[in-house]
Amino acid sequence: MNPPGRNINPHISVDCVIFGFSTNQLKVLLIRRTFRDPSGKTIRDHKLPGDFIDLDEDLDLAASRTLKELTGLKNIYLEPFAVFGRPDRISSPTDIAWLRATTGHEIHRVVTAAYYSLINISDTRSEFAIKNKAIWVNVNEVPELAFDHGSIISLGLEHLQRTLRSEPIGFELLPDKFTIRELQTLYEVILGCTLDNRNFRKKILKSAYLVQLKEKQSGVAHKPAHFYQFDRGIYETHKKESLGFNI
Amino acid sequence: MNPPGRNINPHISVDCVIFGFSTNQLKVLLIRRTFRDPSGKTIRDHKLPGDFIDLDEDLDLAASRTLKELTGLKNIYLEPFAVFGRPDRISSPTDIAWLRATTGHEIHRVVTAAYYSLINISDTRSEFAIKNKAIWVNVNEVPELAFDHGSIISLGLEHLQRTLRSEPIGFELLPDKFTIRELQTLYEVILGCTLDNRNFRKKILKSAYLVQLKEKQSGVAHKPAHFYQFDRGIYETHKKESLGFNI
DNA sequence: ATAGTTAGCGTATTTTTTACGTTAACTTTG
DNA sequence: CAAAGTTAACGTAAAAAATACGCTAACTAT
Repeated sequence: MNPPGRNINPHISVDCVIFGFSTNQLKVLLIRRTFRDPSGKTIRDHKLPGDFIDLDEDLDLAASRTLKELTGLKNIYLEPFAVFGRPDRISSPTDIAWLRATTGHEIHRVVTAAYYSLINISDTRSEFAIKNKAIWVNVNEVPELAFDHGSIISLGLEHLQRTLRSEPIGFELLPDKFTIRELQTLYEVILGCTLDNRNFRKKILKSAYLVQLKEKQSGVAHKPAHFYQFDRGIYETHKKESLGFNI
Repeated sequence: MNPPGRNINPHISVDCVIFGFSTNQLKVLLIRRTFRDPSGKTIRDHKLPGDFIDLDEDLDLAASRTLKELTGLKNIYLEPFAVFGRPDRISSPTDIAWLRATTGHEIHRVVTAAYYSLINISDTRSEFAIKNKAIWVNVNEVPELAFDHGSIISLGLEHLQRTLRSEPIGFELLPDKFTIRELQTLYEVILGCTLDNRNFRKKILKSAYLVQLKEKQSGVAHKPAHFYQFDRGIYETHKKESLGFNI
């Protein structure tokens, strides 16, 4: 992660809470951390994908670089949502030893800019991540993490919930073509509630930017649903007028 | 601002967008910056109140310290809303020279956590600020500022507008006792719109946390209005049930 | 053919928002 | 000291949005 040639700024980092959605679950991408601590014991735990920024590197760029290095994906919905700067956020001997091992510096204080991003797991390119040291974990089953990464995920989830209620970002987690039912399930899982199917449909279809395709589901044991696509162009032209939507 | 005894972390700072409300205007607190640049020319401009954090100082604490040093006020509504980390945010020769003069360091890269806070200008304690190098400026008449402080204010204002629509924070800008009309004007000025007086009253009074006092205005050339107070206790107990309010 | 399942449209009811009329209570003016 | 001016404060009707359901359509599996 920190090849010798890199000039990192060891005071500032970015951490990415990368959400994905599959098998009706909201998942978050974690990186396996394996190393031998000074006492010779092998530590196996997890952390968020993140990195120190380079000297003279923009924060947003550092976040998308991290995302790209990990998933191979570009042009992904990515947004800063918080800063974490408690002086004790780096305090466990394990974390300090790991920083020493990976950076060569003795680091005790890092302020991190937290980003969240939404990606479509089924995107073939995202298999990148799995080849690496990354795993998808259900947000409700996140294990103990390094640093304060558990709190970062919690806050990221709250942010996602708030944003999902007021802006059309759910599509980012789904394949390019999706059914209304899939979209509804996504809302239900993320918001942790159930929604009336008929009212959800009415509300979401009022938005002109959801365009119905000719294509339908096939091979399902019931009436096949139409596929829909999110049209960002229509959204951009309409959003000035309305203040978005509310679920 | 940086006495010799202080141990600052020269990579990270906090900047505060401090809003106040008076004479029907939304104002922001700016600090006069006066110094002689290397060529001997005297620079006079303005910046946001802000400071480098101390080594081992929490970001939130650094922000409230800055606020207290400047206004003498404690327990003020204070919230982080963004991070600014573009590598070129410190690039003008003037800014670099000023940092050299005030910190003794050669500083080219600082990531800053931006906070916004709402204070009641008429609070006598806030006269502190004026005695110092601080001035209140109408948000619509902010001059050219140091660093990227102009952008920080713009984003802070957007954040304030969004928050004002969904959470009861307007009171923070008013005296302890205020009339409904004063509150409505505050909403109108900050949101940049006009509101129907009768509907505003209905909506805002549905919230149980606005309590009417016996006391009325006096000396006004019209029917005197009741004073109201914001009851945080009632708000805290009610907010779990409702999702706040919307203007 | 029939049963099971989800898609997708519609309608009635309740709640919220919007628009605007009217009286009340004070000061200032002639 | 009455009349005019001003803003407070309550109310009501109409429009719009949210909610709660009923029902038919279109497919597969048995």
